[in-house]
Amino acid sequence: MIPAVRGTRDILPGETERWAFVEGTARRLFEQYGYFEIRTPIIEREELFAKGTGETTDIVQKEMYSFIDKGGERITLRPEATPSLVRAFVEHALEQSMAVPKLYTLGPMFRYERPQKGRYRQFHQLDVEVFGVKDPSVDGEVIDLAWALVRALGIEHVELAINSVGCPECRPAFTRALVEALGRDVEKLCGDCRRRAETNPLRIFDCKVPADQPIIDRLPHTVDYLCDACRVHFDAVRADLDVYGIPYHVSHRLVRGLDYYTRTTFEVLAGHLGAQNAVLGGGRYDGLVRQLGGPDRVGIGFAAGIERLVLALPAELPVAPPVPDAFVAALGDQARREALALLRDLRRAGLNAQFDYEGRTLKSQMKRADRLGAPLVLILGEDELARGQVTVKRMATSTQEPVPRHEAVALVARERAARRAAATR
RNA sequence: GUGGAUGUAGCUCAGGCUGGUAGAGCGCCGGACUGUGGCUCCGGAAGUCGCGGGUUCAAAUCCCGUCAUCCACCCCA
Repeated sequence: MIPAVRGTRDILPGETERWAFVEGTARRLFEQYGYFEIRTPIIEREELFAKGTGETTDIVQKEMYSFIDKGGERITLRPEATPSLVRAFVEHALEQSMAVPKLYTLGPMFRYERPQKGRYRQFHQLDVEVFGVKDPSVDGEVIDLAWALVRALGIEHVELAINSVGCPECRPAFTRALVEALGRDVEKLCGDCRRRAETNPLRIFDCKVPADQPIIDRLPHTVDYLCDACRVHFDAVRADLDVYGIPYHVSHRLVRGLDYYTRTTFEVLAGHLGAQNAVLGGGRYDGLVRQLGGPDRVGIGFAAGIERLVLALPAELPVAPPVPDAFVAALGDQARREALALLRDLRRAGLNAQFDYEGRTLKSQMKRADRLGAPLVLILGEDELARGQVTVKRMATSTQEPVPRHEAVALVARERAARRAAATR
């Protein structure tokens, strides 16, 4: 046997129904909020992520699946969607053709990490981005959409954390204050933090090493160093969240691991997911479009992990595998031919009809019908054939009756309509 | 990349310490019911004991290596 590649997995029947529920719910919601679907390639030029996601991030430094193709091009399997959408936005001048460039996409992402529950090397994200809107009300809408998604999926025990990481105007002053406040304590921090103090001091807040915590707790907060514009923006976002009635808390340690974020950042965390408890995260990236060679346009968005959303789904969520409207059972070669014709007629009429290919005993055909959950079994044997009838057995009540062959399809259709009506009541 | 736990039938797991060549439940197939499911009873098929090497007369069991999964770190969705 040749097993699946480490960190990848098959999503099997029984699970795919939950995936379809998550994806379907998300699509409906995104479109309700005015987003349009876009699909971008899974492979991109390596430099898109080096410049976009950021050279100092762990993603770029050690987690990318990169290779050189036969033409000598440096190619990367996308580790996240945002840079690709920014590229597409710029490449196709989407701001010209769309009233408001509000885009969503979904699909596989790739990161070379040590696999764990809720963390795979090929994983899947739902992703939403809005371009060109500076007004803080779009931040509120995007966060509302994120929250609405989690709510629509019925996921419990979630919390929303938000923060503002400032902009190029106020970031330098904050970074200076941070390094100053750190002072000689830098020496006492873990290796990662000492490195971060040099490359990206903001990310020290991500540290979870217990010994570092007392020092980090004493550090200044981004929100206390925002410039006037960022301050006003953040206050407006918070006011909007109050209007929407979305509960949240400000986490001054929410700085996120991607370099491009400015101003608003947010995350949705779910309990009972173990260590990989971030189901959704995002924020504003006002310099990214320009950074990637586009016009000076702002942006904001979020990504949600489909695996994690599926994991966080309520256990009792009803999943409905496709159920046949009828099962056709045949006895003998003559009847078998007529059974195929009946199967054809049922299917031409748009009904879900199943059959036992191997022509086994009636008993085993009944058993199969039962396993498939068919409410009706249409039995065709020599007797029925001679009389131009089929025997219709209702599985739920174990009752059966002869029906003229030419009325069988209409009967199955009527029964299905009645079941549907009962189900929606 | 670091630390720990675990890999035995399709699934969930026993056996492993105290080596003697593999078991249960569920599922699957068949029979009791010569043309009728779900319950019951009876029978059957199915396993390179993750993989490779070593020790031994003999290894699922002991030793080494390796791969995978899970948990935590890390990172993030």
